[in-house]
Amino acid sequence: MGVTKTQVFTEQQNRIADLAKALAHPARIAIIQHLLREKSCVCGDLVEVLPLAQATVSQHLKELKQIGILTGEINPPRVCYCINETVWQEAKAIFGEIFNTEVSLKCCE
Amino acid sequence: MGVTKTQVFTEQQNRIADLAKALAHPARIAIIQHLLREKSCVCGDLVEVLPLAQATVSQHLKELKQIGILTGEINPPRVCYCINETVWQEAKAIFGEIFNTEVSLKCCE
DNA sequence: ATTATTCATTGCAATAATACGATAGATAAT
DNA sequence: ATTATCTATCGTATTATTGCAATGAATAAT
Repeated sequence: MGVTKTQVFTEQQNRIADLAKALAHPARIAIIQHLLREKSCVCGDLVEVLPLAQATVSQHLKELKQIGILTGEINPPRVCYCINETVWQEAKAIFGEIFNTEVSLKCCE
Repeated sequence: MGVTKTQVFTEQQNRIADLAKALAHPARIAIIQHLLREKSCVCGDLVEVLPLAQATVSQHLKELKQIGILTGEINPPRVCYCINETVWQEAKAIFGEIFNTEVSLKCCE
C-alpha cells in the first residue's frame, strides 16, 4: 500500500527511522556537511554549492527543517539556515545508541 | 523526476545517504535491534516479531542484505540473518564522522 | 512606484518505496 | 512419493520522493 505502518512500531523506532530518512539523500548530506564546515549558511550559498535547481534545494531544506535538524532564520531578504544543536545532539545520541551496541557474535550457532 | 542525481555528489555522500536510507524504516530498525540484542536470527523469528506479512519482512531483509548490513546464511530450510560486522563498523565510522564534527557556533552572524 | 533580489510554494511528471496475496523452490519429515 | 515447512519472488495497488519550471511573496534598491 506504499504507506509505512508507523503505529505498530515504537516511538523510538519511528524517530530513528525519520531521522535516518532525513539523511537519506546525498543533497541533504551535502547541505549538512556544508553547514557543519562553513560559516556561511544563507540559502543562496547552498543553491550555488549544490548542482540542483533552487526549488529543489528549498525543498530539501524544508525537509531538514521539518525534522528539526535545521532552523531557518529569516534575515530579509535572505534566510539563514543553521544546524539545530539540540536536535543534532539528539540524533547523535540516538544513532550512537544503536551503533555502540555490541554485536552478538553468537549468531547462527 | 523522482530519480536522485547521484552522479553529481561525492561517493562518500552517496554512501552515507544509501546507508541512511537502509535505516529509514522502523521495520528495518526493529530488525537490526533484534539482531543486535537477541541471538536468534532466523528469518521466521523476525516474521513473528514484526507485525508485517512474511513477504514484506523478506523484502526488508533483502534491502538490508543488499546494502551489506546483513548477511543471509542459508541453513535449510531456514535462513539465518546476521549483522555484517565489517559493514556495520563502516556505517558506525561514517556516521560518527559527521556527528563528531563540531558544529560551528558562528552561524548567522 | 518600479525594479531587482531572495526564497517559498504550487503544480506537474517520473521514479522509488511500501505492503501483501499468491505462488514457486528447496529441503525435511512422513 | 507426498506432505509440511520455510523463504524468496512476482504481480499489483497505493503512496512517497525527487526534480524543476513557473509563480508568488516579501523586502531592498533605485
